[in-house]
Amino acid sequence: MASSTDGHRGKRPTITDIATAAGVSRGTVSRVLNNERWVSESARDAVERAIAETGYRPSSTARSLRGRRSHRVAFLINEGVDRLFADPNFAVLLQGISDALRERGSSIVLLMAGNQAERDHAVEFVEDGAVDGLFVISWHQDPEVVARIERTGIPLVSAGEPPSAAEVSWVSADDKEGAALATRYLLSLGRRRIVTIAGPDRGPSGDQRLAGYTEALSGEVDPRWIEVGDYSQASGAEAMLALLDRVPDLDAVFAANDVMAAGAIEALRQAGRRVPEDVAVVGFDDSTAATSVVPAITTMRQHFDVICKTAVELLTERIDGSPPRHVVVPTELVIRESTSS
Amino acid sequence: MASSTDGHRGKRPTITDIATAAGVSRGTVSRVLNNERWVSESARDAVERAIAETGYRPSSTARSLRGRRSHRVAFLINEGVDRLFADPNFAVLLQGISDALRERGSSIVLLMAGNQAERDHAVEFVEDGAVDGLFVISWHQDPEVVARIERTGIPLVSAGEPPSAAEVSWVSADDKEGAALATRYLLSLGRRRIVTIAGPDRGPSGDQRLAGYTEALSGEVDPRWIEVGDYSQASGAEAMLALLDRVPDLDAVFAANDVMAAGAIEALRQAGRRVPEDVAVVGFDDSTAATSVVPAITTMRQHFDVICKTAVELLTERIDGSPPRHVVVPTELVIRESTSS
DNA sequence: ATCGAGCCTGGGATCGATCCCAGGCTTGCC
DNA sequence: GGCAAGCCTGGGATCGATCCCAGGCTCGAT
Repeated sequence: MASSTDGHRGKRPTITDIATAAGVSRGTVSRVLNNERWVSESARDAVERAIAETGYRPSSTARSLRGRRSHRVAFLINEGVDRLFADPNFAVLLQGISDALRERGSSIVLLMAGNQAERDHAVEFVEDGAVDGLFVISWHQDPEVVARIERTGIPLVSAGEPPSAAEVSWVSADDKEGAALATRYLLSLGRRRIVTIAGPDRGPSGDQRLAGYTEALSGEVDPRWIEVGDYSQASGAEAMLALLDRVPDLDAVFAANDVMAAGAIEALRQAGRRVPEDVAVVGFDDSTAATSVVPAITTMRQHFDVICKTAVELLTERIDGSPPRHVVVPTELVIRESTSS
Repeated sequence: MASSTDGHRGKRPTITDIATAAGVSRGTVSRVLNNERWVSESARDAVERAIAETGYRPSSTARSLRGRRSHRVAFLINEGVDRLFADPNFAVLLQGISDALRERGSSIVLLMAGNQAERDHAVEFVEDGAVDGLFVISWHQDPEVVARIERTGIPLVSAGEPPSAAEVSWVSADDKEGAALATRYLLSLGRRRIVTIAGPDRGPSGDQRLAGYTEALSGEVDPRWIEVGDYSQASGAEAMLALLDRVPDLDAVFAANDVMAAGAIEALRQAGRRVPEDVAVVGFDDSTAATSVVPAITTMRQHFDVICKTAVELLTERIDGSPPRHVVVPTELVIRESTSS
């Protein structure tokens, strides 16, 4: 009855308090808590009643100290939060990984590393053993931080192929094959002058998507058919205008993400080209941007649910001592109005 | 020299290892680590050398257990990550609070509470004593979770006035006075038919901003001058169209946030009204949306740096045992092109 | 009746830090 | 010389859980 005040004033109950209240030893309480064998019905009942009465919960800190596992995992964020949040894929990854981790009983610590002070703090945090492992999103990776973290020996898993040759596990969508599929699909529609709006030069997935596009066109691509964007809608529109200028008779565009595809559609409309009649457009990601535009964008879907589950599996493996490995998840063509009317 | 392999294979050094290496006792090492008095030069030197050689870092877990402080703070997120990230203020708050916390030596745990499974997990996490306190953003508050967390006795600070009469500390911009200032400024420009696009009914800051607007107009506002939006750009545009329809001769708009103001400007342009010549527009927040539009939007700046620092102070106080209190931070008028040419 | 195997329990040791007290050593002052 | 005060150090106790071993008990087989 005094529980509401107890919670505030008095101390939190410990395992010893429960043992006393239930008339058993700490060992027995621990066995009940962890669902181990060799506990009698009566002892289990008494312990469970004591737990219910006191509202006891084991201290996660004490557990971590004894068990050498913090049950915490960090999400390393390598740039200003504002820019990151603008990326629709980030929210999906964060949510998906959080869900998968919850089932495993771990929680997420946000580690910002957008400036030097943050980076130093992040590395110290990891060195202090505050987390069991961490996730990094490849397209924002900062090689310095990653190197410093690797040196601590704490496992790191990358979502997307890491730019460095680091010995880390990673999981990624099959960017190259996805881009090739998208391009081949445009070819199958009879389009022949297929230009592309590529991602920024350095990004690994950007390079892969460009490679897939080139491969599908048998490697013979006029460099004037390629324009580089930065994944933003404005850059997609700009790139489209440049391409229209250089290749007036183009009949299809493959954009390295949906947001740029949306920008391209906007530019095409302003230039008086109809989508899909005059120009077919394919994006990548199947993000919310793909369906919030008219016409809805045909795109390569990344199976983020699989990617997230895999990322968590890979990290769990490494925490348990397995060597790093990587997984490539196939993408899927989703046909919408921007390619077929 | 073997440090790279040591980090991986061998155990992490403990305070006892350092004590042995430096030829002193654990107590002395601890004193050096915590910069306490009564350590001789020579002892300090020896310890520091041993620390540098081994790369020793104290275990944060052991510290937490003994010190009864986790040095961790949670950020409670009461809805789908995707919707939250769309809010430009959220990124600013997260970044600002993270900066302020870093100086205090604490780190941020992300606690998603978008669905029931997440909510349960979040409450258990807090009950386990995994964090010293938490932040919640008022406009996304879920009373159930907040109540359950309050019951644990762990301090909670709200950014924005909480909807419930809960006994929590909070910090907020002065929404009411800010809105009144904005409206009075429009009056000072000679505008007389000033309509408003208000925030959603329930939100506390939305209500306050509407109240300030009404107050500045001496309380006599034709209900047809008020239209409610949901803080999105689309809703701003829609609301503007409705207002134009009902009040064709309006000459100014006060929108409860910048994003809706941007939507309003878009709608005004399409309706053939010039901004600011025909209609002056004022927003709220001074978010990135205010300057990424043409014309740039006159707005009420929220001093997020102050708000964030205050939020961290309030939480620190409560963790140290002080009673809850609240702070209201004044806003500032920022004049841009949407009201003066 | 004796023995062994399986069931159940208690409690000491442990994880890695901090707290704190006792005690040795200097120094200064009467 | 004696004594108090201040400086420095060591190490036992502690935080709250888990691990693990010893030991008691029950039951069935010989």
